[in-house]
Amino acid sequence: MARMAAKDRREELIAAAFRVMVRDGVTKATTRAIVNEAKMPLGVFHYCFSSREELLQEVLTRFTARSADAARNALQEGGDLGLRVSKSLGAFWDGVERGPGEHQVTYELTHYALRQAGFEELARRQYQSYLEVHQGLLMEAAEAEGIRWTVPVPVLARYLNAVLDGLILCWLVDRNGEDSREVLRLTGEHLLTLAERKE
Amino acid sequence: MARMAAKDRREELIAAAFRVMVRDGVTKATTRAIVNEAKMPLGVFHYCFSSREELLQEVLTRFTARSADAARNALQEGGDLGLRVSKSLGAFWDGVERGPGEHQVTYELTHYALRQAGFEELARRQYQSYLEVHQGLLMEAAEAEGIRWTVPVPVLARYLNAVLDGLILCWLVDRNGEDSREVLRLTGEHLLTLAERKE
DNA sequence: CCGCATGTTGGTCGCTCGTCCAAGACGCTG
DNA sequence: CAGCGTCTTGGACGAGCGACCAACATGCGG
Repeated sequence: MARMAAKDRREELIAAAFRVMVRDGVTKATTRAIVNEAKMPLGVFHYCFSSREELLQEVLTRFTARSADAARNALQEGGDLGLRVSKSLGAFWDGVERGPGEHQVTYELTHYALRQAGFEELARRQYQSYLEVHQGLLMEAAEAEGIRWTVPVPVLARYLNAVLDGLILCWLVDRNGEDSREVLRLTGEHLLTLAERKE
Repeated sequence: MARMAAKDRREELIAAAFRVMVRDGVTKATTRAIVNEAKMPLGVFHYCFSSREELLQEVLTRFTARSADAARNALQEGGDLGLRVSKSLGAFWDGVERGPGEHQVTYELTHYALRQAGFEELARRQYQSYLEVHQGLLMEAAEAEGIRWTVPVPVLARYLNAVLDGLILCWLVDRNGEDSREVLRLTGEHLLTLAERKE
């Protein structure tokens, strides 16, 4: 095998773990499956990571950041608030339908973390991050449109996060994209009724 | 060990698996952990079940039925539609906070089923069941109150299911019951705006 | 009372897993 | 060129897993 800095190998292993998890699920992402995906001998693993858990921690934080980015990037500009909201939700949903595995893994990791001693904090940070992103987007939109929300932003962020999370989960199971988009539309309309012009 | 019909032993093993899963998670519910919980020798397991998967199927369908019952039982009667909705959502949430582990296992089982070849159908039935329960409750409420929903009931059911599912998931992680109940209140109010008096 | 279906038991097989290690190869620095 | 830190590799380990089985116990129907 070509000589490579341990740091670089770590990155490749994380990327490989990423692919294995999306393809086969978190539980199937064994040390052997990961090094196999990365085309490396098994011994490499514990030269780069002190344990499998260490890699999982790394992967979890990166998935969290990725999801947050995905939500942020879905934000669409231009038009009035209504158009803006519906376009943003639509863009977010396009991302979901384009790469469902990624979201699926995110949930799997959350549940894994909730059960693993010492990982609870990571799960908490994960959802803390989601809520913060939603709060940020809501406040941004409010500022840009000159409105304010008639409901506390943290509550609104939790509501938005819940709808999206629950909707994705349901869609992962039954793949009913039509009704899912209808729910999204409904939620968007609801959001509009919670905005009032700033005097 | 006292002599017992295989049928009865199956039930006890299922109950034991139930307890192990709620306490330690689905992945920890090994054949050994389950027979240990049931205080039976290991050999019993494959005398009562042809495989661990067979037991998991059984457990999954029972969890599904249990969740559906929990939702149905949360339905509160009396008062106008507004009171009815908010009391029902509140009762449902009380159940969640009283026994979080049960819901947690439900999610774990869903994700397990989504990854396990031949189990996808069970996950689909699980969410099909949830959606049907919500549809039923919505139609029941509409009939009793003499209103009709301005949004197709399947969409509304999916919306309700998504909010509850997503909210529970978020709460399982950060245990913020206060904001969660606020979201519930918000959702209840939203529901009311989607009902119109039947002419 | 015998025979047979049914239930019980402890041990064992083969496999996969995370982890560890010894021995060697590489390549920079002095 | 010698020395040394860094990296590479294949194999081995002990533990835990699902599954299986042979031998034995029980109790009911004839």
